[in-house]
Amino acid sequence: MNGARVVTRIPPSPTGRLHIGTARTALFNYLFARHHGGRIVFRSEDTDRTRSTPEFEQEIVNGLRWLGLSWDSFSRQSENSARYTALLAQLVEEGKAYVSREPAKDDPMREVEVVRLKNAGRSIMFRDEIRGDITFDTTELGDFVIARSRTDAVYHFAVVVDDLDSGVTHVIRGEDHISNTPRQILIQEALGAPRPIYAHLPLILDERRAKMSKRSGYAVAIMDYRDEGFLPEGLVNYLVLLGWSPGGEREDFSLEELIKVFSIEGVQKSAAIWNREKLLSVNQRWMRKLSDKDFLQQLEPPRFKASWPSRQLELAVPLLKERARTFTEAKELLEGELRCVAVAPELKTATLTAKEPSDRLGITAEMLRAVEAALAGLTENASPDEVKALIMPLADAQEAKSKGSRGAMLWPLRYALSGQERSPDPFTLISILGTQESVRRIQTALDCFKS
RNA sequence: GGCCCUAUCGUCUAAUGGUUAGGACAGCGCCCUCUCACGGCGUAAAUCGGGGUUCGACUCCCCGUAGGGUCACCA
Repeated sequence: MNGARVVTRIPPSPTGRLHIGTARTALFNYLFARHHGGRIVFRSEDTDRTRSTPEFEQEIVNGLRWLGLSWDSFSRQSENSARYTALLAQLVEEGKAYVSREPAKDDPMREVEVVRLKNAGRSIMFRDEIRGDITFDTTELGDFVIARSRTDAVYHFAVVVDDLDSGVTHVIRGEDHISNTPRQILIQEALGAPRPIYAHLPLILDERRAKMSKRSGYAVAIMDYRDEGFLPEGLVNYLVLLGWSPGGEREDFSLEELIKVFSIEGVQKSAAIWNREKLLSVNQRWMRKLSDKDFLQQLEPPRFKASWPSRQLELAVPLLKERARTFTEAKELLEGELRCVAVAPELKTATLTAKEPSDRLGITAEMLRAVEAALAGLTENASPDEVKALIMPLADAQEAKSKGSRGAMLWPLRYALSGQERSPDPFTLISILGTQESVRRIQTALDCFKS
């Protein structure tokens, strides 16, 4: 970048929760600056005193940090008003702006003093790094307001002053700011400030192609995704792919890797539509990269400790990695489909003999006894493969003998162990439950035939 | 409506004048298999329309059309 040091900014307004779009814009600013060894300034744009709150500011900071982002300086516009006031006065003195007495916008009976910038109405052209040259006719802007009073700067003015003071070189922001740019350039020129390089990011739309908002039906607050059990790595990875492409076919990137490969060249021009399914899929890939230990930690173990023997919870992790796309889904699995690992099931005889409805020749019980006998020779902590090596031959023998299928044996076995029509396979189940518990459950199933 | 931006499979995107237009998610089919899930293989699916420029357009230009953004003393 011409050898000059890059300075980008993350300027959220603390008037709401941390929005997906805000996070993505922050991410792009972060990646661009870090890629170029530059600085990032975080600026809380809290000039709207009535809507801004410390709580929102805190959530935004926490959320961005949770995603893994960082910055090199922090400031609040509310603490910089003396600077705006001074520059406002300077512009008025230089004749570039003037104080105007006029009826208040919200109450026409009251008269107020606002500061307006003198605007010659020239045509303004600026270069956008993503879209190329953009031209605006500024006459329709008129002498626009830059301060609500001599001391109360409006957003556009504060932004230009802060960008100037912190030496911002690159303004990377949402496409919705394109039309704000000419007015900010006009202020820059009045102030004699250098013009930063602009890059306007495409917007994120919902499936109705409208700007993402709460009414889109999707969560738009980053923290809601965290609470739902998404990984920051997954969110970052999905967010960066929405509107940016590395060029090749690789899709999974960590934050560190993104810093290396990120380039403004890869940023898309057109808006992207939010796709939760894809997010889920990307997130699952990151969940699978976790070690079993880390995975377990994300599950808030305290909640499961009581009903889940820790050994079995640990052994269930691979099953969770296979099925869950978020940690909320993982918990649902533990309470539903995988609950049988921790709690012995209640069995229905009809389901037990589902593959042999009339229990032809009374073989179901016979087969279960055969498995029970075989299990006696197995060590307590056998692996799924060992269990399979032991039992599969029995199932095959049964298949040949009764001209049924292996299911004739495997179905009742799996059901005896799980009590569910859908569950992990019986070998894995026996491996996790242990030989003793497995035998107990088989005996319980056998009892069904006594009555 | 004015102004501005945008336009490749349903979605995210690759291909920056020459490719059988590639990948991922979702879909569908097959395989694996007692079920579920995973996995493997395969399949369907796109260059918005019309004009140019060019030997040759997804790619460059113009016009339409469509979508989006923005028109505050909110940021």
